[in-house]
Amino acid sequence: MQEKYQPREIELAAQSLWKKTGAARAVEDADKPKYYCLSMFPYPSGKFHMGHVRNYTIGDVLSRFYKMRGFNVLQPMGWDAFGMPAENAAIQNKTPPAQWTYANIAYMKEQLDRLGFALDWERELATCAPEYYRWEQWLFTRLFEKGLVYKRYGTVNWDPVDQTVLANEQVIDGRGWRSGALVEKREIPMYYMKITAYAEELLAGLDRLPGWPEQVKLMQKNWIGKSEGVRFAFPYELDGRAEKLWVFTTRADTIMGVTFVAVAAEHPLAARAAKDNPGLAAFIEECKQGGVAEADLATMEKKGMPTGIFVAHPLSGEKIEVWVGNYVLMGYGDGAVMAVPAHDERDFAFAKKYGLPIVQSVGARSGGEELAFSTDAWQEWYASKETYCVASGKYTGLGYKDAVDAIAADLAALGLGGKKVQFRLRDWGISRQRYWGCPIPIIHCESCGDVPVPDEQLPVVLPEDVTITGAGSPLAKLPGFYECACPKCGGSARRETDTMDTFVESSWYFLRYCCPDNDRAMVDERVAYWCRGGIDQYVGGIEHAILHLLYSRFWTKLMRDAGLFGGERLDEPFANLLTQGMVIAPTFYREDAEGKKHWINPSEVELSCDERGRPVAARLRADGHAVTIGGMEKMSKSKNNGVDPQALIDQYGADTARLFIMFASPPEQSLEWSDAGVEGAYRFLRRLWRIVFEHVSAGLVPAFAGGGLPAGLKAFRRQLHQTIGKVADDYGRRRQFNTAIAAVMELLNAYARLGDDSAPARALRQETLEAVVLMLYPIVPHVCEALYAELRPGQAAGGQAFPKADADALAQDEIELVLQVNGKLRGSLRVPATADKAAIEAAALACDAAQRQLQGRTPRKVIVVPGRLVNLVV
RNA sequence: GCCCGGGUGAUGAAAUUGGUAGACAUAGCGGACUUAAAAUCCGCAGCCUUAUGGCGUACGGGUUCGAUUCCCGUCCUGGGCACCA
Repeated sequence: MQEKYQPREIELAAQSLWKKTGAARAVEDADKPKYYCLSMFPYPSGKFHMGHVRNYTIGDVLSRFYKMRGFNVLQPMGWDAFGMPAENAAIQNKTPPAQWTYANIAYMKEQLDRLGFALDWERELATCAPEYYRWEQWLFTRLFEKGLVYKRYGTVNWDPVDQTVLANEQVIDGRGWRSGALVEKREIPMYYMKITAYAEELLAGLDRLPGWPEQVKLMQKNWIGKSEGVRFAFPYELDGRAEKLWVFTTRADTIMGVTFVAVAAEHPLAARAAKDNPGLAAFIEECKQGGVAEADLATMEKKGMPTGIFVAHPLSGEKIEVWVGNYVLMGYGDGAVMAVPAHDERDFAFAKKYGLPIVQSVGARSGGEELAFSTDAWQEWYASKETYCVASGKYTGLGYKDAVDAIAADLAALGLGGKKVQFRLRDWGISRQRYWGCPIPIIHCESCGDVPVPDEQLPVVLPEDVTITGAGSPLAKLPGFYECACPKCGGSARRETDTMDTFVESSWYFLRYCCPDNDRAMVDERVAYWCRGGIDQYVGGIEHAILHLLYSRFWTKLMRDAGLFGGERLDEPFANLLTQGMVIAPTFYREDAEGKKHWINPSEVELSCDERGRPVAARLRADGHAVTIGGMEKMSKSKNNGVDPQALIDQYGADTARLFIMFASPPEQSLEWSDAGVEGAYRFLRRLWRIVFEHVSAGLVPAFAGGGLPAGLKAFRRQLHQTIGKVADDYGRRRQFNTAIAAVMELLNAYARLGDDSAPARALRQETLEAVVLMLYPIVPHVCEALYAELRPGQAAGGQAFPKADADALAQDEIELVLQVNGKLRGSLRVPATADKAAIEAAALACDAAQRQLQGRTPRKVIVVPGRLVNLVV
């Protein structure tokens, strides 16, 4: 055996061994329980960062652990290959997006292999390959025919200078990131997927996902946002016609307090009113300024303008003025809201600002007390719904529920509405006016309308040799792409040039891993094998808690309802979900003359910190001049704050990188990146190597297999088996790898103190080292593969069963309890392990520490927690 | 603005169901080995105080025999907000 730990050598050797034996290949086997371990596939941005290393190491640890537990493990990997960065790179480097993407994939695949992940590369897929996206085009056409895909107008960010649609990320402080022009909202036709048709099931399904974090389920629940309320109309007359203005409210009990109605700037009523009101038209125009991101809309100043149109209160008949409000969202409900300044904070502020009427309170809380607006107590009371109506005509005196029932019934009788369940969830707009995405398989024909591309013409292949300029949609400039014949009438037609949202590709890739080679169907019976009961473990960043995970749940249901899973009932794709905390790092930037930010990687920056270690100034190493510190954020390409693991791997090896990132913190916690401590991880592996080397050099012996031991060795062996139990529990149940590593470190510290060379001690050392190497194998597989081959020549670590704790070794005669007086630590006592509560209490009262503390007093109460402590209350 | 998290020594963290706060590491200090350095090994280490003891898990309050853990409020901080992925 080599005396020195040589990570590079042993890692390459282990990797080529695994490659040769096909250790990571997954083959369907009905006789074995399966374990499908899925990690979120990366966008091939060019390089990995520490967040990826963390994500994929967690997945690899679980995959290897379950394999040792006897499961048939599938751990696949692929590439979320469509997306905006490829187009940006194309503009910058004058390289076609496809070429850039494939080059990145090739490099990143090598990086993954260098980290030693047990991935089944035979199942690799890239979403930009026609063999992949043809199937989502195929399903799209089915959904279109079923009405689950439909076309309507939607709002986008429009850059008037570049004449192009911008993503929210490309709008910075209301301006286009490239042109610097003020961004406007623009209505364009888009295709939508009817996710709202599944809102109820997506919500109810959350309760059947015990393997998901509560936090994620709660976020999805709030996102879907089911609310029960009343949808009703304000009747009015316009241009000689009777019309209705519809609104939705969860507070119909306050309907008698309505003093105005607010509509969105895009509302038809606003447009009608603006026709003969230039001031209003200008205001609506002003509302078009700025982007569509909700965070911006929700934080901007609330503004409004009257339309001059009046509607009738549906119950009182009172005249109510309609206002246009910039805070009313056209995409939610009917794009109009009733306003009750007496009871809604936002309505109150709006009414104050514009001098609108505010009626007296129409509600009071149980007990009769009416409260002033805008106090904390008032807000709490309003939210509680434990209220009854006052000054509300015939509804006065009714509680919240009775009032809503009565009002809804009266509205229904008038034909002006009734109860309605409303969801916050909106249909999913999937059209993108971009090039590097999956073409939407629709043909527009003047006589036949929108015609789905027939199966035999699929896939609609995205041309790969194009020039990207950043202005307009490249496909719309390629007649060779869009000129086509109508599949129905054969007349000349125009192919859709929008592509799909890249979330579509990532909504079903995990199913395609089961059968990536099938060129006749989207999925096949292998899905039933690998996905039965759901994918056993999904690992990925918490930032995907809502969108990706909700869309994937939705698509799985769409595929189920298209009958694609045969007899298999697959309602939910992911049985167990581990949401990894973000690895965050500081961001640095410089602004150019036009105010555009240029992000600088942390590795190029020299930091000066205050005495608390917080950064106070930063300089660019290249020129020594200051850069601006932009705060901590998740590692990303757009903020250029990713830390490339390559330097770490080159210097210390993959095992050290894996050990370090797993030891740094529990997986669900977010982690501020720092490489302080990498040295310690490397030191531990060197120490492990040396300990095994010393043992092996003294000669191998059979592992201890039971029998009598002297007290010291017996205590050590108990620690060994406690550690085995703990590590298995940390991997399998708690998914907390840092404490598993700490427990093994403690065990090795105790091992080093053994100082006993008797025959039983040597057998115990053999038993310990074999167990330690197998316990660490999932985290640091290369070094453990090498060490195990020394401890058990001819055996491969990965093929072994995970060690089992020996119950006999765990048995204890005596245990130590803590003695507390009034909840404060005052001493300890030893009692037989079998002692009952009464015996423990007697022993506690009799012990020296208790006698000293009590000084003759009798405790008022004695609390005994078996196995833990005794608390004397005096 | 709205939804969901987090805050414990100089640092990363541990405390698994309300039961010994700071395990295991990093950085630091001291010692051993060495001509020396590196490597390695051993020891010290929350704060205050004097042995006793007191204080201490962002801050303020509450529940409990007992709170890092549960409840209320405040501050700071991370993620998401539908076209970053």
